[in-house]
Amino acid sequence: MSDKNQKNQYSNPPTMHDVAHVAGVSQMTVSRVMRGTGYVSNDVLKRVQDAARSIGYVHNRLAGGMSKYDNPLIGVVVPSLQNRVFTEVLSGISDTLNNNNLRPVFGVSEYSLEREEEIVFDLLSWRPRGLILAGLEHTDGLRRIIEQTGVKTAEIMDVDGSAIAASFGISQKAAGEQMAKHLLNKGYKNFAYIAWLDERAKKRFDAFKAYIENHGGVISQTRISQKLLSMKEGRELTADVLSGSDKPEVIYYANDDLAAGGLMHCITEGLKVPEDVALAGFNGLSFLEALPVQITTTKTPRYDIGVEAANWISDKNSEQWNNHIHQFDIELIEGGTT
Amino acid sequence: MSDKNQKNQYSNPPTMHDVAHVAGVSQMTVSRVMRGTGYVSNDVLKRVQDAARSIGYVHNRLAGGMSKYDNPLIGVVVPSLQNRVFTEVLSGISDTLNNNNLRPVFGVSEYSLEREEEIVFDLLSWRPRGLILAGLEHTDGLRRIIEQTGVKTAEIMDVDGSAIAASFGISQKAAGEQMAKHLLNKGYKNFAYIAWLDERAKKRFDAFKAYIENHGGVISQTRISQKLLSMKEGRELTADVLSGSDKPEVIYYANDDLAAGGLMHCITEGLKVPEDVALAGFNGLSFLEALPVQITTTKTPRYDIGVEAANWISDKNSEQWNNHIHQFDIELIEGGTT
DNA sequence: AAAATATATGTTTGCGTAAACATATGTCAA
DNA sequence: TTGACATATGTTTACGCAAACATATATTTT
Repeated sequence: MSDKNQKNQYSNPPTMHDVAHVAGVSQMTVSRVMRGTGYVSNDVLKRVQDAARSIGYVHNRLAGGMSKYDNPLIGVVVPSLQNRVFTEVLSGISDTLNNNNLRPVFGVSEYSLEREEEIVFDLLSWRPRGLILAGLEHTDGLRRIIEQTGVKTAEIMDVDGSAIAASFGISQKAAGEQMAKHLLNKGYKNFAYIAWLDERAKKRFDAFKAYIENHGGVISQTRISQKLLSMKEGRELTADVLSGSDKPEVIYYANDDLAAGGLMHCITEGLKVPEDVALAGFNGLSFLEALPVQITTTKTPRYDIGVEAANWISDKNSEQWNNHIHQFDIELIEGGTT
Repeated sequence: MSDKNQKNQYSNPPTMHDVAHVAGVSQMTVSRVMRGTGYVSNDVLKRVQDAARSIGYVHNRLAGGMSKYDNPLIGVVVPSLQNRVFTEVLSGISDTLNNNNLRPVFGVSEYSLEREEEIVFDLLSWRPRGLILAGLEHTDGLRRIIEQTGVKTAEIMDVDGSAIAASFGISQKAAGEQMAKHLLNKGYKNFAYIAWLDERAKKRFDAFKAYIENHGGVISQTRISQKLLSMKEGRELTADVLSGSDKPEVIYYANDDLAAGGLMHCITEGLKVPEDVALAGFNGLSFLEALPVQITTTKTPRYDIGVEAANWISDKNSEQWNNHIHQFDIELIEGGTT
């Protein structure tokens, strides 16, 4: 017996050959069983499954994945895991990919487009079937790589711009305008804006501001935080905005956490909302319902955006045409703060 | 020229051979450049990089990953993405893995141990270098698979129990006892408990209850929600607990969201905290600092737990001995609610 | 009963990379 | 000037699986 042929006897991480040997069938039959494709008799099916279990065999997708070009990984890159908006989208993505037997491989870009490019390049080395990115703004390098590799790419959150292939999100511009209109109708003229500078908040604010200023309003103060958008930050910035002499009648926040922080400031200081100052947020996060006063906000379908994007990526038949826009509806929720 | 040998001329997803051909070197040299290992002259380095870029080559790890057994994927399974505790741990994990050039592949178990087993089995088919799971409770099947495959596994959040290999977390028992002691010292005797039934909250509560009852206190009411732990839920359950005749002096919540909801109920109803009712939470989430009253809570180092677990997984030299416990310190933060 | 088809298994081969093993050439100390 | 060693590149091969292509045996149809 030559030394060369000895390796079939239970090599160390067990292979299909080992399973095949134990079950008394060929490696190909084991492959059929593992993937559940092709014809396999019940008898053999069971023998192979038992054999696999007995020697602790786990299917190795790296190996087979190489020959074909169809692998169940989906690259997903989000700016942050600290922002509930993204974790909710991620939930939708994760749930949906699971239903389609796909697996997300993750990256967090920390709101940096360069970092995003690096991560995507790295993710592509796993030959993912698809890619889900946040926003429509990317480096030229990233766009080029996606084009060259032809990987199916969904862009989420935002539809105001030109997508690589398909975008799933809301119109930030429409959201900004809608809120501007609402607040103007309420009779407010003097506005403040508190935000953290991310691309989507910026688009929203630009539309908000344009509408306000075109209709007789004025934005007398803006605060752009460099830190993360948190309730604490909102509370502090609100205190700051209200400490000056030119007090705004209403404060528009880039998200609900900031707005809730503002509300906490008002409650603590005994300020009446909306009489002394009105507040409006963005996102419609569910925790708002628990606050003493429901904050006026724009409700966005974050989970659904994740679901739809993941479904589109999962669907082998979905067309990869350019700039395929899935725009989701938003809803202005009028609470007691305006 | 035979048809067979024609494929070196730019096959459709480009390979290292294509790059090599363009750069005028061997495939092996391209491999060295892509991985940054071995000797490569500056001249060749640049030529290869340019060639790769020009034809849009992306390193294919599926191929090489097959032959060896060292691949930069780490399987990560958490119960939920909707709970900030897990997203913060995930942040720590994600940041740290990035620093070590590793990539997380994700799964969400929805708090189901069976689901967890399925996901892990699936993740293992990618031959990850390591695995990070939440909690110490797993199915027997999962334990067996992990043992058979020998995959390096870190368990996070909890250290009260027997780990497969290494656990990173806090002592839930100690946390429960510590809070019990604090509240008893404050003079409270009549307690209520509001929770969602997850394994770790249960351990905490068991220790809390035992201590209370051994020291003259009584837990007069408990509410176990079937839904997710949210502020809204906390507000409603608090209203419920306080609606009866036997009003507790203090309510212990399984997490800060529930406790904050309770505080919102009190603010809305004009109840004085802690005179009418005292409140205590768990986790020490940062948003508490923004509330009108700082809630008494136990601060847990969630991000750090993620960092340490990911570092241990990343470190090729870390020992895989059994039940290697990394217990993190907790800190009781006394706010104005007790 | 022959032909057609469905079912069940096996054999050969190639996927793209990296380990292992050459082979060069240059550089420096003895 | 001869080794010894560092530097730089190439050649061969194995990795574990699944596609493509055989066979072979049942079952159904004509």
